[in-house]
Amino acid sequence: MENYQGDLTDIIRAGGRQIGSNNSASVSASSSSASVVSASDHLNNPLPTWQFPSDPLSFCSSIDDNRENLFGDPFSNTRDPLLHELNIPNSSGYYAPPPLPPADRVVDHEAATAASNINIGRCHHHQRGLFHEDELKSPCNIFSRIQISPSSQSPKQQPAVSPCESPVIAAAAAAAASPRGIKAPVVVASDMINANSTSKSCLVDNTGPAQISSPRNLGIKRRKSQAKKVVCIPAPAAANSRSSGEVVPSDLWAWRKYGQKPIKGSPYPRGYYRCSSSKGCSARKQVERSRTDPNMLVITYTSEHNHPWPTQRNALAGSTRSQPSKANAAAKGSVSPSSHQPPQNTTTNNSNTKENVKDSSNDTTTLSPSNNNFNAAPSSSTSVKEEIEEIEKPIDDDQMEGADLDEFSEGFSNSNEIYKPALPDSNQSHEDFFADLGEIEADPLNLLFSQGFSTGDHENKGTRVLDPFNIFDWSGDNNNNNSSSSNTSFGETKRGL
DNA sequence: CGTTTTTGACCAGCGC
DNA sequence: GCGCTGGTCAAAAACG
Repeated sequence: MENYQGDLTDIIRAGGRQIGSNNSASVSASSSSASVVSASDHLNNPLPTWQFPSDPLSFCSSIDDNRENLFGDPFSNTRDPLLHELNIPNSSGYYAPPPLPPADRVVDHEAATAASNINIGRCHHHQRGLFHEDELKSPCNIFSRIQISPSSQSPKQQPAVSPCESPVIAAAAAAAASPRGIKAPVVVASDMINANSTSKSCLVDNTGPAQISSPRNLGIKRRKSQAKKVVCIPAPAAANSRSSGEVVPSDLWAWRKYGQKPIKGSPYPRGYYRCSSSKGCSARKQVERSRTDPNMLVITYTSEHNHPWPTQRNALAGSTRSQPSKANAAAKGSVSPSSHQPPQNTTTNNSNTKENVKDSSNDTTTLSPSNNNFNAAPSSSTSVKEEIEEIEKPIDDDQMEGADLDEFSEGFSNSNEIYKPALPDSNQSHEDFFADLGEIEADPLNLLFSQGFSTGDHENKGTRVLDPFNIFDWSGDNNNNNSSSSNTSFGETKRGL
């Protein structure tokens, strides 16, 4: 059991590590190169920065406007942060148009793919953050891809297990998911997903009726109507993160683990999380490691959040546990995952860290507002699939692509900027990195907004704060930045809500 | 004190 | 109808 569990943080880290270190095969490879990208490069990045709406809510709303709430919840519109980042449609399956499409965004499929490919991170290869498929192929791209698989695809074809076949994807997902803020530009157009899904993309099967149907499904069935979103993120080796070892990607949302069960097909247990940001929130997510690729985490989101993004995270208290192992290592030292997130706001507390860590892992998918930040984690590529069981595909491919692309492109651009040159210090402990993330995560929103993503600013380079990626602090420097800000915000408040 | 994690048990759906 | 599997609940423990 222990092994199985991974901490979200781990995931995040994993992203980082993988990238940097080599953890997952796919990821790892890239990792070596990770350092390649220099911060300057990012800065240089021509890509326009994508900006987030001042209000997350509004942001969401805008998105939602187009679509109805399946759930009827006012907030249902609210996407998961991860999803936002990923550009993935709401769990409901509604696709929200990208908030701001910069002119630069890539609209074309290619672009989309590219976007999908985008690595937020760390692919060092890609100085700019945008990656091409080719790149994707390269291990580096882990973060780059997020795939969304519409339920449309035959789930059967893809075994649930495999959700993430390619670590790369997972990574991407992770990236997206992870650090809240970190946006993984990864979103991939459904098309792309489909195409790729087979091979590399994470296959998330969750769509498989079985899962949904399960247990007490009262809840579940209820959920069925809702859509499930599956995200593959590169899981860190887990190892370490928690005592249990699971890693959960953090996202803006605060998640509370309410259960864990071994899954028969897989050696890895599945963790059940529910949104703790608000009591009434029915949002849940399941985190498990891909059977095929232990390195990959498969996060399944069900239900949507009834509430706006948590301005603050809850979490203070209990969260720690999970961290201990990690926490110690990473968290305290650097602060946890927050670092990934936007440095500015980052005020996340250490406590946040915990959550962040976890969340990040879980959320992987969920990246929320922070996502916007593009903090996306470094994680390489994320693959997200949405499965909408009952709901028919809400999203138009076109929209998806466009939106996704937009975000991606933008995101990437941002991401690029954000990213500092990659974990420059691959050496540095990923832990630190994560720790930082933790802080950042805490305030993903703040960071996002506050930062303002001035991607373009080269100057910013110098100032990591500015860089969304700073959040991640690949280098670890971020911590400082974050730390400053970090304290401020969310950390304290457990729940904003 | 508040929150989370962990763990065991219960319940429900599905397949045989 | 039985067994298996999966999801959720609840109690205890731990952490900040």
